[in-house]
This record gives sequence, structure tokens and C-alpha cells, in this order.
Amino acid sequence: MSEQLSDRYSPQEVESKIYEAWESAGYFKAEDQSTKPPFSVILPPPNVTGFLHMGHALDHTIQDVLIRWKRMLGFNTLWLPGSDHAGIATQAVVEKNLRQEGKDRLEMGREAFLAEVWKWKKTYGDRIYSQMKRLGDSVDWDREVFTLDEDVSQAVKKVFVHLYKKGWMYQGEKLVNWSPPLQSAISDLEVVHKDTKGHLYHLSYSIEESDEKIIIATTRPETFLGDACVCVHPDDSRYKDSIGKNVVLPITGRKIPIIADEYVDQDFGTGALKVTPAHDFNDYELGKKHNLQFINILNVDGTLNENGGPYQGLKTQEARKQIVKDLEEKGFLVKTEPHQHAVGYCDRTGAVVEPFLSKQWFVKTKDISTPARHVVSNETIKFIPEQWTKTYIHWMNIIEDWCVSRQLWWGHRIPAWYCDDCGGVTVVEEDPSSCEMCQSKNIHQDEDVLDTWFSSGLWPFSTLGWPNETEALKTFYPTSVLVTGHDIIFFWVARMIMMGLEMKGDVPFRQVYIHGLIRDSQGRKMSKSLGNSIDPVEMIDKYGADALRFTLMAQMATGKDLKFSLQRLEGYRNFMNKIWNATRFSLSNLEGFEVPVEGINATVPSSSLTTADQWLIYQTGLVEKEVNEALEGMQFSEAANRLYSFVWHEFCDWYLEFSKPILYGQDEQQKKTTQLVLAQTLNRIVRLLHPFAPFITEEIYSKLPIRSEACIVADYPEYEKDQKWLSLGSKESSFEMELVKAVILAIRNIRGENSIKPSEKISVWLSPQDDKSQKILGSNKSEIMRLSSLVECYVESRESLKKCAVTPIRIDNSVIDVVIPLEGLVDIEKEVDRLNKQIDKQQKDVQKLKGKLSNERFVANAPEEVVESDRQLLATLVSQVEEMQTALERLSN
RNA sequence: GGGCCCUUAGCUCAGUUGGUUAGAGCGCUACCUUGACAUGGUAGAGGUCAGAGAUUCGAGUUCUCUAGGGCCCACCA
Repeated sequence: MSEQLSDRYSPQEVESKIYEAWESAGYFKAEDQSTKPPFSVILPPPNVTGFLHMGHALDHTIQDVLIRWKRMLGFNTLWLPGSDHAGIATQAVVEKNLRQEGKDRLEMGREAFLAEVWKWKKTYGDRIYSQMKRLGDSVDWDREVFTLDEDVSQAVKKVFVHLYKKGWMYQGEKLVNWSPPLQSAISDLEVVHKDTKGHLYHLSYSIEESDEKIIIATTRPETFLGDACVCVHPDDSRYKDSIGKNVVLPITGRKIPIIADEYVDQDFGTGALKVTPAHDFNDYELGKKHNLQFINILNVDGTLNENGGPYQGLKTQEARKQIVKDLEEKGFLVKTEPHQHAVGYCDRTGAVVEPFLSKQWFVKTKDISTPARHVVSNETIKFIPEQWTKTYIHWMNIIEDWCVSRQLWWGHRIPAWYCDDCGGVTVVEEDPSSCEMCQSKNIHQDEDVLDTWFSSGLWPFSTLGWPNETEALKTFYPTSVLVTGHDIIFFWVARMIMMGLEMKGDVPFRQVYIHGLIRDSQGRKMSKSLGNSIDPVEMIDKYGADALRFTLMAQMATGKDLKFSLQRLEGYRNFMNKIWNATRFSLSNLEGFEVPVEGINATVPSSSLTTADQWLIYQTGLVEKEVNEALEGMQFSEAANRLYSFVWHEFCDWYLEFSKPILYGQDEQQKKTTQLVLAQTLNRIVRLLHPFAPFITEEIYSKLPIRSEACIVADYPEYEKDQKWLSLGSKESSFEMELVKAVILAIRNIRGENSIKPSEKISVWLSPQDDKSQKILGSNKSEIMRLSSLVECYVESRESLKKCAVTPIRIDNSVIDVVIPLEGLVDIEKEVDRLNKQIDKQQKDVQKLKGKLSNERFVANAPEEVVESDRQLLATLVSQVEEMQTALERLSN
């Protein structure tokens, strides 16, 4: 205990040491079988080659707080870490890298390329994990899983086959969202629609065997190459006679019919619509309905194919320019008007997405989404905050079939084999040697891989050993809570719910806590391209992990986005330092303190406790109760802020100041008592703070006289279970302390307002107007003197004093006049002004309250207690005004 | 076009079932190096809770509308 602590807390010196100690002691490990109640959280797997950003820091801190809290409460906690292969993102990074070395994926071939990706994964796969350790994540590393691990791959295949057999996984030649740079299909969710300025081109198509023309309007003129018909509304008088005739397409001269369908909006454009079934989702539906020709004009790379005629080889954008030019020259372009419309972009590459006809695998969502919707609407799964329930259900209502095949190499290969002889498809879990239909050996596997989110969707059970009925699965599924951002509710949360219900027959988690996104101080999204992202590891290096965690938690209120502020971070760094110094002070004054054998259960007779002791213990109880309640309700900022103000403004500001005279004094008996209170309270504070600030609390805990094995596995203080200690405090003592504090504040206020220097010692008369106050003041006189720098303090009435500042204090029914003679000390006029101002302000409140109480309906309708407390308040205010008026007189006389 | 959210002190934000005189941090002003901490202490200034209406004895808190800002979903060519 005599160990010297430095006067500043330096996280750099303790954090890594502490983390290693936790890990090697095995504190993070969950038990597959346990008598303890389970509490499990599956970490949203970060991109394996990614690095920790502020969003992760927030997401992880929330989970770690919950896990540490529950662990201390005695739960069998599992926080399961893992990482995601992130198909597109990782493949893109590796490809880019190879290109710089002059290598090309296609030239290398599948196997060689995948070897490169695995090499990359091995090099960078641990980076994110070491960053998680810096944050303090108490995950069970022994259970770490990667989405491409053998077990997970088996689970993926099993699910695929299961869905296939059920008819819910099917292959179809459909119009999909195609990303030309990726040369792959992407799902609806991976398309972001942005309003884009474009043009509405009016093209003139001539009607066959006549001089008539029909004008159509389009935003994508190049697609005319794939037009299958022109469509008008059957009731449109302008075009009635044209229906059934053919038009001749410009440039190519190809002939297509004019048909009618009520789908067409007569008021938009010219009321005549060109239909390109292979390149537009609406046209696709029309094409199916009217059995139209599907003319694909694109190659996989987004260039025009042989159907593009003279434009073959050009990219769509280039082709558009050229075609507009040509049409204009030949007189087919009637007019061009500016037009804003939604254009789909690939969220990975930013390229314009092309609707593209191709053969893909789809998950039929109709049947699988119904139960997934129900479990949320009937609150088997609860979203926090609730508002996301609506969003989720809305999406579930409009969900389309999910395109899960990707024309990539990095990912789970689709377990489908095609027969070169009979053309049959074999979908099985184990690689087959022959075709299921004709037994031919000439089979080859589907070249494509699955959408990354397909394997992510299985994460809550695939990570626990499924399809084997493992103990872990029995113990920890369904998991307790899923913590994530709202940006992946559809991508991930919804898919996990669907898959969990289908494969496990139960929800994957009971609660979904949706937090906001981290923004910069100006409210912009943090992004690499804006250059405004803040590296959490850098912040940890500079301010410590605890400060960063506390900053995030103190702001984590409603699930709203939160702005990250360095000033705030600095403030919580200071808070950590405050805790450190409070400990330093305490420990230096605990020298010679004998640790009681009962340890944390040791008490003293309540009669030996000072007012401040009892007050502190009472406050400790309140904090224990409130913090647990806040955490129970996922009110993280509530919990963090409550702890902040308790530690700083109650423990440090008042209790430690009150303890000084005793600790520095000669009364050994009293000193012992205070030391016990100090040791007991510090222990509780450290445990309460641990989930939020694990490193500093563990470090401090190891130096405390009263402690157990380690803070991380110590009991979390709970009001009900801590009664042996907490019952030493009382509401009554708390009241006494409030009275003493009020007296001290009143004196300090006068000093401060009148700029009476601390060095200038003054005398004060305290005039209690009842016996109770008299007693309280008498027993706390020395503390009052010390904390307000008094040279003399008389607890007695002295009406004869002149030119005094008088501050009336009233708490409950106790009234005290604090009387300070000011003659010779200050400008009396100034004090008169100050008092007058206060009286004015107070009188306004009195008027307001009087009005309220004279309202008969208020008195008649409001609950008795509300009326009563208002009456008392009014009485207090009125008497305070009177007393201040008296004070004014005494000041001037 | 549909849906969700936000607007409270100079700044960033708390304020979950409506009820004492609306809070915090930072910043600001004044004073203070007092034996844990200047990453500190003490005191202070600063708000008609975006606006209007409604419900209620009572609204920052519930409802409606308006203004401003943000987000999500959506095939009008």
C-alpha cells in the first residue's frame, strides 16, 4: 500500500499488462455447461482484413459493458468473436493489390488467386483482433470463428441444400442488379438509389407503312437497341388507332409492335413507353406478361454486345452519347429536357447498376419471411429503440426474392453441380462424384459463390457448432441480445431471424439493440474519402481505452447517431485521472489500515459514523440501484453519467473533503472508522465503474486493501445484496448532510460574490431556529469552518449584529440563518443589489406558484401529495423572501 | 410518393410511464497553486424547451398542424 502512484494516470503503462492478465487467467471463457444462467452475445463479425473504426469502438463497447456487467452479476457469459470473409470487399482489395504488381485475376486462375487472398487474410486477419484487445473486448478468444472455417462452410452447405429441397432456393434466369465493375450480380439491398440529374429524351419512331410517327420518352436512349415493343394505355385516344401496328426502330430498322397495357401512365412523357424487357425491371414484368422478346444488349462488363450493332464494344454511357448524337443527326431526336430521377448505384463500387438478364440463385422469401415478421410483431424479439420495429416489418412486407449468387471467387462456393450429359443439377452437401439424375461422371460445380450475408445470416448458430447439437448451442442459443447499427437491419438482422427460425426453429436472439452511427463533430458520416474519420486506436494511444469507452457510453443515449468530440474525450480522460487521484489520496491515507477479516462485509457500529459517512453510504446505495436499473434498460448514458457525478461530485467533492480533517487528525478511533468507509466505498466505486472503464478499475482494484481475486470477476454491487453495508447509511443522515452542505454553499456564495479572498478569514453566525438544526450544526461545525475558510463560527442567534449578509436556509422543516458581518469586508451597496436581484427572482416564482394554488381546479384534481408539496414549496419561498427582506434591512442598518 | 427521426444554455447533448424552482459536459467570467488531482478547486453568468393550436388541474414530456434539418424505403419510363 505504500507503493507510490504517479500523480497522473497513464493508461499506456497498464492497459496491455492488464489485458494479458485477464486473458491468461481465462476470465473471458464461457462454460458450455454451467449452473449459472447464460448470457450470450455474438459479435457482429468485422471484415477480416478491415480495421477497427469508431463505429466498431461504439458497437464493441456496448457489448463489452453488457458482458462485463453480466459476468460480474454471476452469469455464464459468452461473447463470441469472429470475422467475416467479406466477399466483394476483400476480393476487390486483393485484386487491386495484384494489379499494382501487374497481375490479373483472370490470368491467374481461380486457385492461384484464392491462394493470394488466403495469404492476405493470414497477414491482415489478426489486425482487427489486436485492435479489439486494445479496446478491452472481453471476448472468448478460444471460440473465434471465421466465416470460411470448415465448420461454418458445412453449415452453409447444409442450409443451402435444405432450402433447395424445400423449393425455397431456386435457380432462375431473371433480371438482376448487375455491377459492371464487379461483373457480378448484387442484391437489391446492395443498390443505393440516388436522385440524379439526367435527361428525358423524346425519340420519334416511325410507324410502319405510314407517314405517322410515335414519340416516346426515355431516360436511357441507348436501350432502344433492346426494345421489344412500344406500349400505350388502351384508353389513350392519341394512340388508339396505332395499337397493333409496327414501328420501325431508328438506325437498326428493326420492327417492333405497338401494344396496349394499363400499366402505362398517360400523363408521363408522351404517354408512349418503349419497352426493353431485358434492361428494366418494369419492362421485364411487361415482357413476361405479353410474352415479348428479351433482347440482351450488354456484356458482363457493361459494354454493348453484338445486339448493339454499330455500338458494340462501347460502354453504356459512351454508347448513350454516341446514340443521342446519331439520332439527332438523323432527325429522330425530337427534344431533350432535363430530368431528375432515381438511378441505382452499386454500393461497393459506386458504378451505375445495370438491370441484366442472367441465371442466378435466389432464395424465395415469401414463406421464410412470414414467421420472421411475426416474431417481431408479437415481441418475441424486441427492438430497442422500438421505432425500428416498424422499419423492419415494413421491409418484411415488401421483401423480394434474394439473389444470393455472386460471380466472385472469394466466398462459399455454391454446392450445385451440373451434368454435362443430361443437364441435370445436383445439389448436395458432400461433393458428389456423379450426376444424381443420370449417374454421369461428367459433372462440374457451379462457378459462383454465395452472398457474404448468406453465411452471416447463420452466424448465431453456425458459430455455436450447428448442425451438431453441441452443448454450447443448447446453452447459448437463442442468444441474449444482438448489438448493431441500423445500417444492417435488412442486410443482416432480418436474415438471421429468417434463418434462425427456419433452421433452428427458434429466434436467434431476444433483443436487438440498435445504436446510432458515429459522426464527426460537424455531423458528417466518418469516411475515408472525406478524410474525417478518427482512428479509435490512435485515441486509445493518446487518451486511454477507458476514456474512449466512457466517452462513447456517456453519449450513448437513445440509439441516435452521435457526434464524436475530442473535447468530450478529453473530459473523460480527466475523469479517469480524477478517479486515479482519488484513489491515490485514499491509499495514502489508508496506511496502517487493518483489513478486517470480513472483508467486503465488514461494518462498524452505525453510531461511530459521521454525518458524512452515513450520507456517503446512503448515496452509494442509490447509485447501485440506479446504475443497475439503467443497465437493465440499456440506458448506457444514464448509467455512465450517474457514476460520473457520484464519483466526482459526491465522493470527491464532498466526502473526501470531509474526511481530510479526520484522516489528518489525531482521533485514532475516528480515523479508523473513516478509513473503513473509504476502503469500502472505493471498492464499490471501482466495481461499479468496471464495465465502463475496465483497465483503470482493474489496476486500482489490485491495490485496494479490501478486494477479491480480480475486479473483472468480482461481484457487481447490487442494492439488495449489499444491505449489510448500505444499511449503515440513512435518509436521515443524508438530510443532515444536505443541510450542512447548504450552509457551506451559502457561505462560499457570499465569499465568491463579494470576492472575499480565501486567505481572508471571516466569522459567521449560524442561527438555527430549531433544536434539530442546532444539533446538526454543532456536530459539524469544524467541517463547516474548514470547508468555507472561517476563523470563527458561532452557532447562536445574534440579532444585534449590523451590516450583515443573511442567507436563510431551509431544508424540510429546518431553518437556519447564515449571518456574515460584512462591514469592512465588502462594498455593502453591491451586496444590497445582489440581494434585491435574488428577491425579485424569488418573487416571480412565488407569484407563479400562488396562481397555481389559487386555481380551484388544480387543488381539486391534482393528487393530494402534489398539492401538498406545492403548498410547502410556496411557504418556503414566501418565508425565504421575507427573510431576505429582513436580511436587506440588517445589511443597510 | 410512403415511412421514421430530430429542433432544450454560446457549442455538444441528457431529460422511458405528464407533477417540486428544466440538467450535464465543454466553453465563458471572476477568484484560488489550500498537504489526491491545474487533466485541479470555488463561485457566477447564460434557456419564453423551433412556432401555432389541442387535450389536461398541470405539457420539454401526449395529439394535430406549420417551419427548418436528417435518415430509410419506393420500378413512373
